[in-house]
Amino acid sequence: MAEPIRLSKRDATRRENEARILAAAEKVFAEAGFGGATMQLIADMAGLPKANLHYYFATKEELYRKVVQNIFEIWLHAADVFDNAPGPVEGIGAYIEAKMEISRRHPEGSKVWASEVMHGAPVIQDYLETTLRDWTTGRSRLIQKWIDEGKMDPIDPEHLLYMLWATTQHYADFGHQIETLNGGRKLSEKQWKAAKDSVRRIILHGIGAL
Amino acid sequence: MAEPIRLSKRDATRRENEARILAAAEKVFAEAGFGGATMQLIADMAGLPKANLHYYFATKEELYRKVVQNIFEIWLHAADVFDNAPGPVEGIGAYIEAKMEISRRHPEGSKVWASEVMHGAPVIQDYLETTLRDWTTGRSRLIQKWIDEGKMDPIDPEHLLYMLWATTQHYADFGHQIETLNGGRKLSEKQWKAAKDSVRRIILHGIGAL
DNA sequence: CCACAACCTGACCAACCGGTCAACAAATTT
DNA sequence: AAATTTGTTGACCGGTTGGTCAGGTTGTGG
Repeated sequence: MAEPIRLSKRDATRRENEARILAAAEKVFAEAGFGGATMQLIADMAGLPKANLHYYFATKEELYRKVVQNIFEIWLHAADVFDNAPGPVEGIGAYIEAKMEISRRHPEGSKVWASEVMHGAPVIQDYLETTLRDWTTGRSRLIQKWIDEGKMDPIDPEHLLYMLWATTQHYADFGHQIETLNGGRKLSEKQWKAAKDSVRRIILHGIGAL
Repeated sequence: MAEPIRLSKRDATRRENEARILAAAEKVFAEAGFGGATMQLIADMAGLPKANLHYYFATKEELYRKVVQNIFEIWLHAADVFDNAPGPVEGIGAYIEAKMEISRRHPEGSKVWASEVMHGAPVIQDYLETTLRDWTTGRSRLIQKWIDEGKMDPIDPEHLLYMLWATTQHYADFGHQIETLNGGRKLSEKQWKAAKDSVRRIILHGIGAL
């Protein structure tokens, strides 16, 4: 118990404050969009005076950019399960599972990302053109390999990826609509399982991998 | 050529101005979100002084509400092809075709709708609870009928509907991301056809209807 | 314990926003 | 063609926003 972590009091509070601000910002940006969000509201939700926000993040854009970057990191990590899979059933199946879980656990982040892209990706255009493009071509090649090996039907890999993104993110981005159609109640554990199974089954069956 | 339409000059300009304002508003709301949109920008894009906007639409909310309602109408009409179909291949196939075409022709409207729902549907919550809920339960029953008749596999109808919405709308809402991954170019005629075919094939095959 | 750096914050400001209004122009009715 | 309704607009306003800053507090290294 002597040295749990080597952190001065300064570094500790700095980390905690930054984390609180980022968490509050993610929620506010998700609920109101970039234009509708206010630094004051983020400050209140983080329990800090507004001026303190500007000490850690100079501008609203800088704070927003950090939020979007954090989300992008999470998404990229979700793709780890894709690689090293022997075939589409394992790879795509695990990817669906991972992304559905993200939609469930981080719906705010997903909404911020969706909002950013929908508005023309004003702050993360470079990420789309570099990291995301590389990621996409890499997975496309992997899918094409599975096709060549006869493990699934010949499907356009890019459109398949779009379909994976669309279906999984839908449960976060349109969660409110789904809840409303569900009688105003959040999806239960059983319903989430049914959602995952439906998506998994239709897609894997749809590409001839089952 | 005597009496093409019975419209006084007043009614004519009124219609044209309202149409121009609504078109400009749809574009601005789609690009900036409700909070980020400004009446001044909408006015400039419509080629009218800002005060004139407030003559036709008292408040920003009222204008926004009209835009969202217009989109909702278009979407409901797209469902006409769903009914009176003998089976899922025709019904769902035609619905995918119709919704993909909407994503292509009215991407701004789709984005406004997505943004509205993502932010908790503050102005069209009642539509979700009435019209959309009725629509959904009706189509769910139709799908269930097809299942009972052995025309497709036993899939949860609601999750299938979510999948249809997600995949088709994705091409509008995330059009910018798709374009970026496409080398910054809009999807060509051929690529749109490939997109439609991919979605149609995977889903219809995925539910055991092909 | 001291000097310096990092951190905190109430008060403030210029810019911008949605919305108003009075004065005016144009169409329609009588 | 006068009277009336409908449409048009520049100028304006209170309120809010992102951002600043001076002055104070707290932690840290020597």
